[in-house]
Amino acid sequence: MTALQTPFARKLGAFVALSDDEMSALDRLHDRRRAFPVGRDMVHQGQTDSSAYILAEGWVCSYKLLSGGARQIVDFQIPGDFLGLRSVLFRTADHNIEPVTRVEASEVLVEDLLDTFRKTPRLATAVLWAASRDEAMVVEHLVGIGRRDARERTAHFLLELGARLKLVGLGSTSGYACPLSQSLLSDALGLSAVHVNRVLRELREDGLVTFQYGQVEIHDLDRLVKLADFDMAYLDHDGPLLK
Amino acid sequence: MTALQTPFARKLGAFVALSDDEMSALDRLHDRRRAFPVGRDMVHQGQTDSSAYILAEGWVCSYKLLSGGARQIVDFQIPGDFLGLRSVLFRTADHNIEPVTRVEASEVLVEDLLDTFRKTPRLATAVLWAASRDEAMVVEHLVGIGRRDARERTAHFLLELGARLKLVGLGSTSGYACPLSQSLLSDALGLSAVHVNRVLRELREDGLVTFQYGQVEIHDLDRLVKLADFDMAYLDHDGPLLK
DNA sequence: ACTTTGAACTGAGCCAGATCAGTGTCGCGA
DNA sequence: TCGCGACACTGATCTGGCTCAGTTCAAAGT
Repeated sequence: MTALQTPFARKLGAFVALSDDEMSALDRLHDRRRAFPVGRDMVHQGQTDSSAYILAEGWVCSYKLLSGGARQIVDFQIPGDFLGLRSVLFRTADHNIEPVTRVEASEVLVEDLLDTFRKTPRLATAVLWAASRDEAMVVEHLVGIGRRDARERTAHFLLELGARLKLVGLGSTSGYACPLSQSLLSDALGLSAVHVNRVLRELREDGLVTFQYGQVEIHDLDRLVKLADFDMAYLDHDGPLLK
Repeated sequence: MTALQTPFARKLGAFVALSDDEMSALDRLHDRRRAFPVGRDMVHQGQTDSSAYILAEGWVCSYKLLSGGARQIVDFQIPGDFLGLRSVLFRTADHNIEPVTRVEASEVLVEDLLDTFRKTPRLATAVLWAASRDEAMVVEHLVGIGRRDARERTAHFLLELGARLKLVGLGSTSGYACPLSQSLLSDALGLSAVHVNRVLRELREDGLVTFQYGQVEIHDLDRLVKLADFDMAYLDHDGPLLK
């Protein structure tokens, strides 16, 4: 498979127009592909020798555990996303990464990554851009948890996920396949599983979205967008900034 | 002032050992210094021609506004921090930046920034690192809002701020000067101003911290760290990763 | 065919934190 | 010196979302 075809390369290409050299440097990062079963952490908090990964297949979540046992999912990653960048830049991981489904990912070693940055510096800028995009999502998530109520927050989450999946060709405006359980959802939204269940039922009864049987169906996009105060500007981009 | 002395250069130097060339490239970014009065936004949501800034003096906050009028402060920035990186990489700002005190900052134009990355690529990696550190803080903040109660969250916030200020020489283990009002605090913590006031009183009465008259005094660091479940690993680093 | 398991779902009661409606105090400009 | 706006602070009341204690349902195991 050439870099052009990987979702990761496509993503970076949206920011930096990639040369052949850069493409093949990206390709080389995909050398050591590995598979991970559901539930066993790929990276865990405090681990010092962790690698980064480029996600090819499946979903993972990054989360933090508090001493009291509560957990907060920070983000879900879908194919094309880069995982564990912070863990490698800091040498020690500050969060856990757990596969939500069976996962296929290319392992990227610190040295290889820094080496790639040295030889093809524009890729460093591109990765910086991708990291900023991830940060924008975390920020949006933060705002949601801080200031949106459970309905708005849930609606926003489902819309954001849909938009992201659509960008990598895994969903449409009317719905998408979603392997998340309600309790996973609750850990992401900062709610109890019980309350997530009620909110999902309300949204369904109001004819807005259905989240059932591993499938999300958006029935009334406009009202949902309005309810969630959703603005996908932070996911969008209009052509490479670096020619 | 040479790059060696700016807090920003010191911060980047902690990750990438900087050469003279890189130092002077950093220096050049400090050319256009500007001052900003309290309260008038330096950058606002949706703005398309915004610059980035390196903060030299004073405090700012980055926040988002929701349609309902609620606001969520995502982070405060202190001297040495880089502001508005996302706004320039995305061409359009997804958040507001407002001075909390009078501010002095160096304006960094997109072209100059990308140019600097091109000529001194290791600086791109260093900025990527700094951005990751900021993201780590946002993540910690997200976890706090999602899963910590008001007391823990407040305690954690005050400790994190203290640790950051200490790193740039503006505070000690026993306290620091803090120009934030309780209502600013409430917008950051996702609480009401009324409740922040009560929580601060409780923490004071329990002999943990005092937040009063623009001054934070830490009376019992150990108990505070325990209450907040605070682990400053995500702010720390032990020497340059890139020699 | 039966049990086990796990996720989805429900109702009742409770509490952390919001909202409302104030009072007190300082600093500042007219 | 008066008046006004910011900010800190308080008590009373309300409520969103949590916890507890279940039930239902479907899939997998024996």
